[in-house]
Amino acid sequence: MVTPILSQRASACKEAGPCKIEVSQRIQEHPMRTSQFFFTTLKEAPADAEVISQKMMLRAGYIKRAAAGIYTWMPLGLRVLRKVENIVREEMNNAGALELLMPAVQPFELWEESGRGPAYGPELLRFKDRHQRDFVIGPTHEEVITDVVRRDVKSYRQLPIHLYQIQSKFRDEIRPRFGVMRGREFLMKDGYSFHASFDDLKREYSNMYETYGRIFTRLGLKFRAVAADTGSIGGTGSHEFHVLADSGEDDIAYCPTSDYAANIELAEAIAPTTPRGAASQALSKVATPGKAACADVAEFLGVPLEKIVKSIAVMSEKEDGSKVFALLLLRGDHELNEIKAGKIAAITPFRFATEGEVEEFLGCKPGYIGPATADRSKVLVIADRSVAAMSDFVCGANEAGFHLTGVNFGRDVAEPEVADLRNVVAGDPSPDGLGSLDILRGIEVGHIFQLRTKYAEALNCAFLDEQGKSQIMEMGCYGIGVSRIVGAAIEQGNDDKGIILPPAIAPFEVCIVPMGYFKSDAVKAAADQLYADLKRTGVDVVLDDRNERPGVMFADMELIGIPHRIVIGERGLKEAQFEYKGRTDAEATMVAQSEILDLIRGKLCAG
RNA sequence: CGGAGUGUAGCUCAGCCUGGUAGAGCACUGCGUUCGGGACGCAGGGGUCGCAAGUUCGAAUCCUGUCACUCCGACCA
Repeated sequence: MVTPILSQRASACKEAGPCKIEVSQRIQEHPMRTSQFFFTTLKEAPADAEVISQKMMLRAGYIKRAAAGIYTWMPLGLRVLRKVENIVREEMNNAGALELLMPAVQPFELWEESGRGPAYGPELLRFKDRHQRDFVIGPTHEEVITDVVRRDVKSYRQLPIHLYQIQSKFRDEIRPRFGVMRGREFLMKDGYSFHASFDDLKREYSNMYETYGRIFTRLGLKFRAVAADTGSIGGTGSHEFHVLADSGEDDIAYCPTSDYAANIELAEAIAPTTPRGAASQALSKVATPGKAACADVAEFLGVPLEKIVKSIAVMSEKEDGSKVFALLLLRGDHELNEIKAGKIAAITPFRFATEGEVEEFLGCKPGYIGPATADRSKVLVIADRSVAAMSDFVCGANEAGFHLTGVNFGRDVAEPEVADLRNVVAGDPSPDGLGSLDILRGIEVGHIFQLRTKYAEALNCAFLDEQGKSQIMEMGCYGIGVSRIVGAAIEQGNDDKGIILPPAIAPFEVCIVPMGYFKSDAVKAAADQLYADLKRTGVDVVLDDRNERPGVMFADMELIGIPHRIVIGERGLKEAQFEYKGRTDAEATMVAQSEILDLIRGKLCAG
């Protein structure tokens, strides 16, 4: 049990007295000695492990793979998972949310009722029971919770209510990868709040925003809250919480000199402040044989990439059967943001045009297409804001092997529609006008949404207000990827020796490594005594009492990520000294035996 | 879904082309030496070579099928 140890921390630090919480000796004693604990470390990670956290977790014996994206949490890894879970639980409780546990298996009817069944697609794992009734393994629980609440909550007097659970979920990902960071089965904290008014939802949303900040701070992780796209789940306001790590899957645009932070999918690229320059070059057609890519053209012509306009051909097939062919214009060094493009009404929904369609509308194969000679009665031209401010630029001539130079809007090309089409890049001005943007990589570990009435309406989750009138409830939903946090923490903390975890979530806080436990009575006595003393004061300590060579013990304790190490050897004992080394310290330091408890307490209380 | 690749001991991999009694390192067991940075010696245990059918006197090896796993993948003009 990990809970008592964590909750003991405060009292243990204040009064170094005996532990006041009774715990089973067997549970407490046995697993805290490596000889009694079940853990297996590997020198080499399995070949199919891709990312560092996955390799480390497998090598350290935190997890074992059972199938693609499905893992067993071994005792050592489970300690970490439980510590994360308990911090999340404590902070949720402190914030006024109530824990419940919903079933992993859900009747499919609820998904039909919300209309999300078909939309969720093959990621939703379905099966039939023996009576041929349809069930799903829950990838999320909006339907179930809304069903629970609509049955029992009838009055505004019962609102607001915030219920959460920490439960295994299953999403049948097309390509599960990165170990527990993108598994199919994973542990998630999901909370749902119900309100009588939008204002009250906003209040709780803000409460959760603060709570999430406290959770990730307590976990000891570097993180950032960012404004997010609401995506398929729907709703209005939304923030993601990202653990910062170079290996993250998401790009976050943030402003170091202000509060601005947004997922790159959402971050606005504001229009250049400098107006378009006057045309100074004559339009001319130049041969660029074999130079289809922007970078090649720029190099071939000896012009900067920023003077090239690339044209991306897209096709939009409307529900009424009509088709729109469009060219999206971007500066050569910019990237299309498909989320932004997808929001432009004229081309919603869009897909990239096929080679055949490009030829049909432009009379030219891809590689040399451009807006200048396009028939604007058939081709919609939408320019990114940065392109709209360009003059004397280069673009494809709609003739294989040729580009145009000195192209100018107004003179050579009709003015285009203008939109924000691109991903922001480092150095772009921040949309709040308070500095310039930088890009960071992040791993999404939390997400909060204002769902509003989307599910409540579909499932008719209503209450009677003060006037006795029936109203649909306002909903918020708040998720934290508990198992993903373990992976993310290791992505953030590791070195060539292994895992480096913040003490709050490390499998053990302190390890005692005796030199010659079975050879020297003095060492054994000192190690046992220190172990008992630390244990008594509530420290989560493990004693490495395996009859292993020192190198093996050091390597293992470092690999599994224990933040503090105390080495006890005859050499030091003669001077009444132990050796202390923090996991990330360069050198060990000698500490008087009599001061070791205070030292450890100090380190742990400091975080 | 399309393309590519890989399945041999718990882990990393060799053997396959050129068919002939299944190998190495790590891990594991026993004994001995050693032991303050992943020790060494000796002796062991462990694999129906993913599965199925086929060719052959004989298949890990060749053929076919199948399953599993991994990687890549629209466009970026």
